[in-house]
Amino acid sequence: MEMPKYMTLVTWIKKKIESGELKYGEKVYSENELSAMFHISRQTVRQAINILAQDKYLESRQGSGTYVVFNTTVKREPTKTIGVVTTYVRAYIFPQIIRGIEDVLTKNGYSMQLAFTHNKIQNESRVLRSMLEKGMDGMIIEPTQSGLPNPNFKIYEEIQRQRIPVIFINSGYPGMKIPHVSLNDRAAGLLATEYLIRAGHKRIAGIFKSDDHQGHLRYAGYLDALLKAGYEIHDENVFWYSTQDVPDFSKFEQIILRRIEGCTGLLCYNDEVGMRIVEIMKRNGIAIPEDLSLISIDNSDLAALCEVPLTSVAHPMNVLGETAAQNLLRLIQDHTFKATVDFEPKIVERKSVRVLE
Amino acid sequence: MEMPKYMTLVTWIKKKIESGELKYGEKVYSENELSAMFHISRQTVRQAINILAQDKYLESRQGSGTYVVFNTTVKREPTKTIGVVTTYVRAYIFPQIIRGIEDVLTKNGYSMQLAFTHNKIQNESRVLRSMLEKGMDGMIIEPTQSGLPNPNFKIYEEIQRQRIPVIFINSGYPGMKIPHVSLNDRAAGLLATEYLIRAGHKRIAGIFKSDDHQGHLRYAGYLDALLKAGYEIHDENVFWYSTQDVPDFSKFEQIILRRIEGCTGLLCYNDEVGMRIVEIMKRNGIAIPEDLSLISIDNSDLAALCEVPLTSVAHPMNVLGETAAQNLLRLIQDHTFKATVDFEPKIVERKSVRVLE
DNA sequence: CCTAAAAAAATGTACGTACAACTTTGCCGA
DNA sequence: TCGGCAAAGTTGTACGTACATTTTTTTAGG
Repeated sequence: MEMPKYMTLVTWIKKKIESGELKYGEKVYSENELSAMFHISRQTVRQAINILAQDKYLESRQGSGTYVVFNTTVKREPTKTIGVVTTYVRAYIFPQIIRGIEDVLTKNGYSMQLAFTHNKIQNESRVLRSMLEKGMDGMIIEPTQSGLPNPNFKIYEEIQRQRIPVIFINSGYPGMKIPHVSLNDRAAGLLATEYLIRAGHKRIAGIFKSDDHQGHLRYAGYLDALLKAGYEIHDENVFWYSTQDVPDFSKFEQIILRRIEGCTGLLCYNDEVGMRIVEIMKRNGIAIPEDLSLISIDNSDLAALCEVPLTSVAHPMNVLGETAAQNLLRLIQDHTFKATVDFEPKIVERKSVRVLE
Repeated sequence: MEMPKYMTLVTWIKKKIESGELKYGEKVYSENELSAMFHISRQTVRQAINILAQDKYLESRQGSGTYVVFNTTVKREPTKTIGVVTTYVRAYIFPQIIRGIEDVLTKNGYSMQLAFTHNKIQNESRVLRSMLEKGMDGMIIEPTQSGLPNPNFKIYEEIQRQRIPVIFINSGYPGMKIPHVSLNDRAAGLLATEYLIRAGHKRIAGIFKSDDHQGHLRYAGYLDALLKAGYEIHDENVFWYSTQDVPDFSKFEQIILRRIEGCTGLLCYNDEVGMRIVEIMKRNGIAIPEDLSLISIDNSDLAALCEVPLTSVAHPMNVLGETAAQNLLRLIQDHTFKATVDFEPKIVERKSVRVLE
């Protein structure tokens, strides 16, 4: 038999629900009705309903009937607009990511609504609410303070309730079941640290950002590498900073110098930090890469333009943007599409790492 | 009918599996055998097996048979020993927590194997491995660096695979399905901040720990309170530190002073930080509570002994320890027991908060 | 018009049969 | 000894019936 009878009934009902013909809470035909309609026995109908109940499409109530529990969308008018929320816009790797997104969207007849949060949750709240109000066909979001519990959880719940397709870029909130398109940050941290290890470095410090999940992952990769190489982990060689520390970064100069004491290698969370470190080291007479080998992540313009060109792990940037946009458009067509992508990292070698003899 | 026939079969098989009589991968009786054994029809047997398949106890393979897929334990000899792992032992609130645990364990004929990690993941790795080797009947663990991805994930997986009952105290790793007994840290942050708000403070700064999940939750509660009161959130008034910053805390003096500029209230992650802040403020001629109202969390000895006695949110301490131990012992008896407890916070008023007119 | 009982309707449990699809086992012949 | 094949065993699909339990609707009585 090609397809079992109960299976044809399963797909028939599923389609009715997903197309919106049967809405949330509505009663579906009774078992006897379906049995008559499809000329199959009631037992077979029950088998089909059982499967749909397992998949959370239906729910039976004895004596009453069988009801749809699948939360279908209220059909909105397509706006052909995609909301794009990032932390920053004009600097660092963001212009290229956004350009990648825009290319794909315009090519497909969508327009883009761009907003940024400066990594502040109150801005994220405002921006998301406004986009919900305007009605987007889909959203590409770089999470704000993804390393901390998100107080905008309710807004995200509302977005999911309304079944607006969303893709996170660069990161994601652990716990939320939203697909992401990112650099594999853990692998990036691992790769960068292993690069230093292969260059003969034994004591390697790290500087990471604590309020972004990316920071946690890159740190995890850093640990993975140290453990894999059989090295001890020295917490005293790790420095954590947060978004609000960035304007004060120079104030941490003494602390950072203390943290890297005795280290020949240093992994920086990103190129921006890497560049700051280069400045700090210069001021303090520590030569890079002669005295300290430095590797960073993202491979932004900064890495190339830095006084000491930085060896850095490549971020896919525009490719990431394009992929996110493409996958979002597919997700709009097909809600079941698995949109998550992790880009594997690659090292771009420049002049900030010295090979130890 | 009291209990349906298929249900008696479900419980019968479940028991056989959970007791270890039927092990992972083993074939269970065929549908016809069960039908004969229990004098019920094959359809009814199938109904029971279906339920167990849904619950991931069994898996049927057509033409072959039905197999156990529930990962059962190899029965170990009870050691009557409970492993207790905390970050610190002799200081702060830890002696009281541990005393609470010990009281309950000894009263029930268990001995305690105590170890501490200093909040370093490599110590946690060593300690957990050693305990796994020795064989514990159960474990009470305060997670190490719970605010960061845990590189000891594999060890925790192994513990769960061996079905050793575990309860986390004070926190937990988000994502792991392990029960915890904790202060409701989010509520604690909320309560403390609301206390300052009720005292008339409008601009409230916060100092939190970034590598502990507790820090994230207390911060989330702090945000909850500000949002609830309709206040703006000012990231520049939040300071994050990590475990390795503690010895250097005085180095952050200038940065912290900058962060609390313009604030009349300050929420401190714990009493230890609170006390440090009191010292710093004294050195800089800022009077507490006249110029700055300070509230902290944990209500340890430090809060009472501090130069300026600190208003603080009470941590259950020995009650928490007792509860964790009691629930662990119940969990050893009954693997399905829901052991998670969140203690609701209470304010202990002292002299560090001033009511604004 | 309201209430309470009765009837109807819906799902839940349980039995039975038959055959299909697939896997394992064991036998037989090369 | 091994491959192939048939037989036996096991789960999957499908039908039918009967009655239980629960909810909803209808009806009858006041």
